[in-house]
Amino acid sequence: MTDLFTQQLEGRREALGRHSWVLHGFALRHADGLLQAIDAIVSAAPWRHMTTPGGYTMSVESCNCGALGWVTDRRGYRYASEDPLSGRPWPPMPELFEALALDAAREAGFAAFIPDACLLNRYAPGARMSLHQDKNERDMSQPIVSVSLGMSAVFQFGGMTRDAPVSKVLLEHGDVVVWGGEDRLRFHGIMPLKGQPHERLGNFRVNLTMRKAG
DNA sequence: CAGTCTCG
DNA sequence: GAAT
Repeated sequence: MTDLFTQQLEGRREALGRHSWVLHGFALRHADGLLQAIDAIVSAAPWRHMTTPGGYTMSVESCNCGALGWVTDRRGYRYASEDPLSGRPWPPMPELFEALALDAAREAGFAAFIPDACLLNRYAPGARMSLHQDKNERDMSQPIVSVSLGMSAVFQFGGMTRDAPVSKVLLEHGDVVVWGGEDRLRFHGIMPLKGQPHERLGNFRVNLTMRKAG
């Protein structure tokens, strides 16, 4: 179950940095399969708003699949093997997710990426993700693979400090972003969601972020 | 801590 | 740049 995506790359690749790429349309051919898998995940681990250590409620709704899931509450950020809502393990990582992560990572120059965590974030209009770094993972040599589905959103990709200049790129249904290496800890975020509903997902954008966390 | 907020 |  490999090369499912690579062989069907139709879009264009756009460099965000030396080790960061936007693979436009990379997941488009399998978007319906991804959405079906998401429905199954959410039926077991429903969308929920998480809370930051500062006490704020995040505007996105989140859940996880895979051996580990990223969670936040008053105590801080961490990876957990069980869903705090149910006490049960997160739903397993669908094979389609793994195949996509592996193919996209390879396409971006990262061989043998096997994610053990996938954070799902759902954005309604107005929802956003402030500039942040992904730094709760053990092994920073492993890349991040981020998949966009549904409504378009403006992705911000900055530098190693919060005040570094930020480039913006429109992410559309089926786009995949991969970053790692010297770009692994770059600040990034999503501007408040706006625009037209998506024909398949309506007034939502869903993002999959696949990582090697453990 | 800080994946948020708000002010200038 | 403060905040919890």
